[in-house]
Amino acid sequence: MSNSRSQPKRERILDIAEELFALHGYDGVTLRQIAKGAGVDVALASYHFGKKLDLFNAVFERRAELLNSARLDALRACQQSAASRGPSVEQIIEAFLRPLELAQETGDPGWQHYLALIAYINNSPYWGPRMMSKLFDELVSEFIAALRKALPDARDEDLYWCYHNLSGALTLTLAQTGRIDKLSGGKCRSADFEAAYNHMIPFVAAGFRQVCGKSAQK
Amino acid sequence: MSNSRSQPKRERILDIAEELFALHGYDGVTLRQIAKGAGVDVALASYHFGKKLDLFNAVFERRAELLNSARLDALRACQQSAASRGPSVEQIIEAFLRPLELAQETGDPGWQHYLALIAYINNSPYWGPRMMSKLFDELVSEFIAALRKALPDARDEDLYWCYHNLSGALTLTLAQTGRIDKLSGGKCRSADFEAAYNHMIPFVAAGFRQVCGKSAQK
DNA sequence: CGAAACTTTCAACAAGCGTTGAAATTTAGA
DNA sequence: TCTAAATTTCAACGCTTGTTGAAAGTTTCG
Repeated sequence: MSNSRSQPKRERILDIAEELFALHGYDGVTLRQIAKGAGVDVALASYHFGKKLDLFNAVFERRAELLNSARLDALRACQQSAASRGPSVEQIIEAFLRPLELAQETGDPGWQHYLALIAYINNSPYWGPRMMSKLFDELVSEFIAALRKALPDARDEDLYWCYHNLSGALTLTLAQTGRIDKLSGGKCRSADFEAAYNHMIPFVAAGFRQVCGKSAQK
Repeated sequence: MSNSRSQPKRERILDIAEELFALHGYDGVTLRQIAKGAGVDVALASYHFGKKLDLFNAVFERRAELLNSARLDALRACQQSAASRGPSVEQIIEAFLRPLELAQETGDPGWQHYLALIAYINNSPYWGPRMMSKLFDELVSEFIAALRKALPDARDEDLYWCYHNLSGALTLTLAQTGRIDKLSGGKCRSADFEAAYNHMIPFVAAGFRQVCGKSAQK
């Protein structure tokens, strides 16, 4: 039945699991660490979610729908405002990235952990193929379709490689490794998503135009 | 003492550890899996390398020096050929990426596993800060210095963010998740490093010029 | 209140973990 | 060939893992 004060513990398990999985990966976290972090008995995770893998999937799926619709809304919005000629490359990439920043602005630190988890999964040769497709392929295909319209001379192969570059840059940003902080001597901060996207959008847009622009030889 | 026929087993442990760590991460691999894969007793890994973490470090360090000098040689070579005006952005990025491809062409499949391991470590919020700096910071600083010379109007902050984008695109490529294969319906193949770099070089070079070119406002 | 449903804890399991000391085997050098 | 050193295996340890069945506690609702 719908329970009023029973949600917190279930939710706390998801929250702490999200944070630990993002930091240490699936195998680097034990159910006992999660239980201790949530202030809960070990068996409770099994009661709510089943096997460890089921908990992992539950964490992954919890915010996926909300994130997907936020990004899709952003795409629809910029398509609307651009009328029939369609949005520019910059506008499309903006719609692809900015919602990730809005998620951060809710003040819920869980979103940051969740995005780091996505980065972990997306970069993993084991988890990537198993988990990313089901929840994100449809969204990505829509964005690529929009980019194809904005770059009518592009070959499909070039378009996908360019998206791959975008996806990589984004993934490392979401991972929040702090590496850029150290390298730059503090001039750049991994946690500053806004600065990251402010640089990523013109960077990636220029790349798309260079590779997929009006110069289709061969 | 220098042993002729004792190296194989020690080396086989490193080889299989490299492959498994790259696929499943540090915590996703047990010493018993490694031993079984190498056809060797569990205790032998401890004898040669000490703790599990020491083995992980040994795998990480084995090819680092060779890789670093190959990339540094490539940078020196393009600096030489470009005389006093210095190499172009494209030439520098080419020197940064192509040696990774040469490593693949040796025919040793271990190199591919090694590069996937680098991708795992670089993208990990836990391992990245602990392991990447020591072996790769010096190399990266040299490349950024070369880029700074090729882009004299660039602000340092912009330069580092651009490098971050390059590093991300490269990392996802090295991770070999096969995601681009599926998305593109087979038009792109993760294993085709040459194609990946052929697209990444002009893409990234255009991004650098867009963000770090002659338009430094505020 | 009282019973049913849901939540949480307790206690324990079999299996697998990294690590180690000692024995067995192989190799190297006089 | 004989001996000492290096390599490899054997056997076991103490501990932690994911999972589970039953008990205890809490909430819901007639």
